Amino acid sequence: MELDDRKLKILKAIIANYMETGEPVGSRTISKYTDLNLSSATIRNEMADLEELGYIVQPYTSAGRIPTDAGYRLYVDKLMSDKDEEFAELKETRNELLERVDRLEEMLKQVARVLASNTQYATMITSPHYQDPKVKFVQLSQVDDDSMLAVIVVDGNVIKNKMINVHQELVNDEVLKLNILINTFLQGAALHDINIEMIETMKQQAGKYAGVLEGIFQGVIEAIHEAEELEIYTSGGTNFLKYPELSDATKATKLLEAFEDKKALNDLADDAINKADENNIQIYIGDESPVKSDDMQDLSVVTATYQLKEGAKGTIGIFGPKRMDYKKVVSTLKSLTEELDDIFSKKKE
Amino acid sequence: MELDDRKLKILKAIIANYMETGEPVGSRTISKYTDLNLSSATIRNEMADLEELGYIVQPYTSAGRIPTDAGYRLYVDKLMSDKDEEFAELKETRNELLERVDRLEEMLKQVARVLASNTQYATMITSPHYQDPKVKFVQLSQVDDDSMLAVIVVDGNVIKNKMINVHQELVNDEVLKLNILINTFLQGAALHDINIEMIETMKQQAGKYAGVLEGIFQGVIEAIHEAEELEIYTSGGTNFLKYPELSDATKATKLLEAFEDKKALNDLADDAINKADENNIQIYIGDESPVKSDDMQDLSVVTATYQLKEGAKGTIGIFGPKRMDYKKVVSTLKSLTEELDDIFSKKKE
DNA sequence: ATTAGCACTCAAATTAAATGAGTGCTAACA
DNA sequence: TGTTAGCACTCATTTAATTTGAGTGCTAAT
Repeated sequence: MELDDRKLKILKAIIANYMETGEPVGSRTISKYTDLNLSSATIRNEMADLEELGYIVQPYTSAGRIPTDAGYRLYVDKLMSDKDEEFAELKETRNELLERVDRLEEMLKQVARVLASNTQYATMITSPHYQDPKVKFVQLSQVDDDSMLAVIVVDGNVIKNKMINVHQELVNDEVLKLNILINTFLQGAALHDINIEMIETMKQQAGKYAGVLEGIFQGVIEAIHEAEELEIYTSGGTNFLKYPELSDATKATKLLEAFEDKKALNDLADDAINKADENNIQIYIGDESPVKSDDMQDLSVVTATYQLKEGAKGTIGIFGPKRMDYKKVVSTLKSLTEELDDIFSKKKE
Repeated sequence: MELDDRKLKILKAIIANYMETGEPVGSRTISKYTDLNLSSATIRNEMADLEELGYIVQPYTSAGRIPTDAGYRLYVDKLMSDKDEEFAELKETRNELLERVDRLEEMLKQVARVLASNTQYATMITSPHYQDPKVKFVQLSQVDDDSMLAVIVVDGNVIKNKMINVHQELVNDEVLKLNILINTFLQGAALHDINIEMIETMKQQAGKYAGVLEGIFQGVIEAIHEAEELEIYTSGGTNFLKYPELSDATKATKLLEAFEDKKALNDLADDAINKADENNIQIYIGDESPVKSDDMQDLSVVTATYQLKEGAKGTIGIFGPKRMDYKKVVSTLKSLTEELDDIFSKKKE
């Protein structure tokens, strides 16, 4: 059997309608919904074909049809003309975004929030992460009598502050010397460069201040890990409850808990970065998700990858019911990542 | 009518039972539940009295009884002998807590998480906040050709990193001078000390580097605000869904959304700090909450105030159904705040 | 190839009946 | 006088029966 143009049109209409209502859609509805004036009977015949082809199913005998995962997939791959407007909305997003973006963390949280409230789906965003980041420099200073502050700056301007308790007071001159020592060794160092040998050499040269170095190493290692690891921010989990097919108590609880499971989200983000297409967009429908849990069964996830100038990448994800408005989500994500790329490159100039 | 000892015992039994089951409790149940061997008929008589006194109600004619807010209040104030064990659990908590507490933020998040998973209620914790914090010192350093890093340390060791774009490169010596200038003026300054006059004087003395100062002022002001404002971390919102009386779709959505409303939580934290009793514990039952929203109607909130050595205070809150296990919650909170006070004072030594 | 018509199906909504936990009251008892 | 057994009554909840209506597949006519 052929999947001709008319069948495609009908399938598209079914999916579109189901997205709106969340209810199985019947032949009568479609016969009115489309522009190809056909009677419900004809539609019924076509629907029977589409069902045979595996794009739609009846949840029970003599109910309307709902799309299968394959149906959604076809929709996403072929039917979703992304040549649509939706750009007014984007401008809005942009302004909301730029309002007060001083810290990366705040900004990412805000992105997640804005995105969730715009789309009415659950959203996540990861911080950008770097491969094998290097120490840019370390700055040691005396805070008060018994504590020093080590500021460690790592690739991508990840900054780690580390308070260190010292039991002897250092005079200015000594702090200066220590600073020079530290930077001589550590500037440009990656994690694998920091070995016992290096540590020993430094300790020797630091003499009686060797103790201070301990704290610094600790801080450096933590800073590098932080730059490598990715923070994950989520927002709008409650939106799950807005979709009847997800909102019965047990299902909702599981979804919300899964959505708080940073580990799983992390896996998803990793997978998304690897698989993303040339548009940096990746769509998982139900089972397709790399997170193999029953909870994901009922969800679709659309991810986008954004990029800092220096090559560090992060992931944005939108979690919704399978009948989510893919077109809108994809276009929103596309413009958002463009925004972000823009902002990040501006920041550096 | 008198609220004699027997009535109290019965009331206590009713509340305890209702806490377990969440179902209205009848006379028969109580006649078995208590040690004062009475028949259900007698209990019924007593219950009628308790109802007249306003401590319990029937949700509908000829159902069992459930406690009123007044009933819970009495329970909390009088009946809740806190001379109970529950200390094994605490030790556990402690260990989980200490596992990896490098950054305050991480630690607070962890506290919220552990607490939520231990109690099965929703939890929040605020960062400690300071009154009128002062700048401890500022450290300026060159990161690369066109950016500088200002590290601003404020009372309570709140550290703010501020990247500043500079369009002229500074040599080491100049950075040093600038550092001295900045610290001369800003060390020990509170927000109200930073006025136009001061800024102007500094700018004059900085000469062609006046531009750099802009960024520093901005950073200083932000840092002070951050030290003053309180971050709020929440966890376990999904626990609401575990209690049937809270878990119908609309109610749950509202609760979860309210629980994400940082503004409201902030108000609550403020109120809690002011009202807390000598034990630093404060209990809000339903309407008593300072957050006047319908959603709070069905909740009770127990808060505890913890304290950093230097006088900065933070709030921990536990949100649950009115039938929450007050005894357990209060004792958990008490030991937790002790833990925290302990940890914080250790940190400083 | 399309469509009107009709008998048929079945989830969901509605109504009805059965169940049972719990009550208040009365009268008997220690 | 306080306590209790017994009984009629209430009403949310459960279960069963029914009605409703959207939607289907098939057939025969256009």
